Amino acid sequence: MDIFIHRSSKVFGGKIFDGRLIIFLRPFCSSDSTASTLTSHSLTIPILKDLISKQHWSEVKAHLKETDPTALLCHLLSSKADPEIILRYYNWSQKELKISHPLQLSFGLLHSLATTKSYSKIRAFLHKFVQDENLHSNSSIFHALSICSNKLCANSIIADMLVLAYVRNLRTRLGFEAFKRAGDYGFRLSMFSCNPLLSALVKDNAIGDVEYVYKEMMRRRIEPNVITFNVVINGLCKVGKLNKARDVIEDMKAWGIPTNVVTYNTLIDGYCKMGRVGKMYKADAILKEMVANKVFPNEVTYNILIDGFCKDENVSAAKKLFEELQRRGLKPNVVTCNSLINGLCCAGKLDEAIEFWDEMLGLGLNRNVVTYNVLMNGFCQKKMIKEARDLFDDMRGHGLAPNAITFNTLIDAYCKNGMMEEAFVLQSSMLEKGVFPLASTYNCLIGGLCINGDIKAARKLIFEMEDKGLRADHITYNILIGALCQEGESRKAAKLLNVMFKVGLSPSHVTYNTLMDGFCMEGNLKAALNVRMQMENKGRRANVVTYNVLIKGFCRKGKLKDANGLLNEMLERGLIPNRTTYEIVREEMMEKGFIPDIEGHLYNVSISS
DNA sequence: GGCGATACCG
Repeated sequence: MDIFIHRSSKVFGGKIFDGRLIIFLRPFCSSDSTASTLTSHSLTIPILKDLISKQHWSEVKAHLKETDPTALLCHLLSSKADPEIILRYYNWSQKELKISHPLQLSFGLLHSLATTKSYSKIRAFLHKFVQDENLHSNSSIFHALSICSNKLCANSIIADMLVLAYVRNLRTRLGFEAFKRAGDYGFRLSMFSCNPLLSALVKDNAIGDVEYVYKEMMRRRIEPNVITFNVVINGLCKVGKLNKARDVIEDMKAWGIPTNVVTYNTLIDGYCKMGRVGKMYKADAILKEMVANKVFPNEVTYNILIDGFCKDENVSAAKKLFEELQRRGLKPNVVTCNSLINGLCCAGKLDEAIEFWDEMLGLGLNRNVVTYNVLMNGFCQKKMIKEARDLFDDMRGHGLAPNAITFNTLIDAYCKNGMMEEAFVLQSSMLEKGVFPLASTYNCLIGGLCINGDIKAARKLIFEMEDKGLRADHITYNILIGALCQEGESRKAAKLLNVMFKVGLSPSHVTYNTLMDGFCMEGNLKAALNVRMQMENKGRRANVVTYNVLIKGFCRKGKLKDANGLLNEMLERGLIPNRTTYEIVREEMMEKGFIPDIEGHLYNVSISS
């Protein structure tokens, strides 16, 4: 890189001319001193380089009495000094002289480091650079980068490292913005920045941006690898776009990149977590597909399926898989056991859960915090608070520290069993145990107060949590909305929905369903249907609970034909009626002599559960 | 740089 310094001025800009960067300098205070400074510079530059390389900073400082530190940086850059020496000077002058050099020079330095392939130095530089509170905008950064050099290759490498630095420092939005700018400038990024960017966007649930980056990568011919595709598939699965996820697998084939076990595991998990008809059947189909493609299931595959069957209230299928896993020479791990113990607890089979808890050690597996949490929760579900507390007290002796979820589990149990005092005592003991209470911790307490009908105290607790810097979340609102509905104050509850929008919270299915239930209980079907419309306008499709709530509401009003229509509609939409649906139909329709069209289907539901 | 388990709301 060639840098021309316009004589007798301080830096205020730069320009590429004839492939060389010209830095314009602002005039010094007096033109006389300027002339002498520059003369002395040309004489002292070699001396200064030497002083810098030896880190004789006090002598460097003495020289800088007559010279502007930024002008010296310019000279070092234009004299093609060793990039290491320039970097050393740059860092020292920023730290000791509190100088903030112009962006162009910072990127000039990076370009000079690029010429010697000192990439780790560039990475480290950018890592610190993006942590700056007064970070420059991406628009000025890219402008500076582009005017420093027209070497596309070096610019691309620096831009790539910049994106990565943003992502590593959790500044995902800026990383995404830089990704877009890099495209505008024609800089070619690589999977080394794009994969972490995609991964961070998935974690932020910004799936629209994930799809954008993915499409752009294809358009810009940024070479992807199997991880690129796996991350995108995971993002799409998280928001239920399973068909799109399958399309990505087709893209992989087009790129000639083979799928691997993670690809299939991700997709299987996507199906397991999606509540549609025959989801486990579909998950199983993918398992067969992967084997047909010579990709063999590993422990994680089994863990995903075991958890899926447990959540599908089919623990016996989960247990069979547990046996199969071992038959295939694979070893269950702590996650496998945690899923099974949790599944057994949820199915009310506490005895079997405890049996399994004992067997774990025989398998050579150590329990972790989650193991404790799930069994504690199992005890709590059976109102065995004492046993849950014993487990809690037992943890430390086994070298395990309770986490926020451990506390939440026990606090919630206290709240639900009329032991508010114990709940508050436990909550206030959290900090001294080094665990920060979360919004969810307060949610447990708020729920407890609401059960006692003390909505006033609940609202007061919200102020307390916000004082501690914890924001009420959508669950907090769900609890309050539910409590108001219970008291026959659905109108007031509906107002909270608007409050949620105002504070930037997005109501969930539970929020809408709770409110609909409130209106249904008051016999206000019109208001309930209105809530459903609001919900679907927000892009949330009715789920099984929505239908259950509405069907029950219509039945109670004697509108059995309308209820029957809703039953048909839910099936058409691919939703699985559950045990609650069956109970509603039996109690509210069949006992009154009305046989719904989907009776046979419901019969299957009733015998399987 | 990618996949799996737990609590608070219907």
